[in-house]
Amino acid sequence: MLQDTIKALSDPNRRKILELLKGGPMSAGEIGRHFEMTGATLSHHLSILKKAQLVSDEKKGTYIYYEINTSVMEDIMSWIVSFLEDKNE
Amino acid sequence: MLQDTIKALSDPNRRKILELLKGGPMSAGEIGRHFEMTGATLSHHLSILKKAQLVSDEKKGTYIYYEINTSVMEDIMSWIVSFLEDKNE
DNA sequence: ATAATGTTTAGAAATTTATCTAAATATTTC
DNA sequence: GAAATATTTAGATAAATTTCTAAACATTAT
Repeated sequence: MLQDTIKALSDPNRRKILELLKGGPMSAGEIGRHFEMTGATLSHHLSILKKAQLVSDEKKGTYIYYEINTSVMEDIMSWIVSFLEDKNE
Repeated sequence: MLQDTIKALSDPNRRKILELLKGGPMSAGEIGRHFEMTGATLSHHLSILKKAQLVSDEKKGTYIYYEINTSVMEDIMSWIVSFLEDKNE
């Protein structure tokens, strides 16, 4: 849902997570090293990103790797484009 | 600032306001007729949209007309495009 | 100048969100 | 299977946001 996506993107820490993941998949722990917050808080942010389908996760042994999923961003793009196009139609 | 823009867009009522304004400028009162919320609450939302430069306002006599300003949305576009492009570079 | 209408501001209450600590779960290694 | 490591869940607190009522401000018309 668009609401979930935009809500997920509205937090600076979550956007920073996505920026990190642009470089490729990372485990929760690796991501955590770039932040001050506790693992529990990070996990919470990751779950929001996951619910918004902005990231996917894959378990590999002890680690869980997170990967960015840009396809959902295209929905926001479309929504924004509709403003740039439709205005005053 | 990107943060202001995304934050402003993260509320469904504010997005609905922008959808309304796509059709052309409207006064605060006209906008309010499309919502349940009080005028005070609407005014609050409008001020957030204004701070984010997503709308501009123009006083005409007793009324204040609000107009959508799509140029800021292009900043979000660029931000999103940077994900679609840079990934795994 | 007073009344009527449109909008905003101030301050408080209600809701949501971010964050923490502590405990729980899962996997690997010894 | 116990210890060590990685991550999540539960429950609590703190901070931010949405919303309201009441009052204030501004403009027009009487």
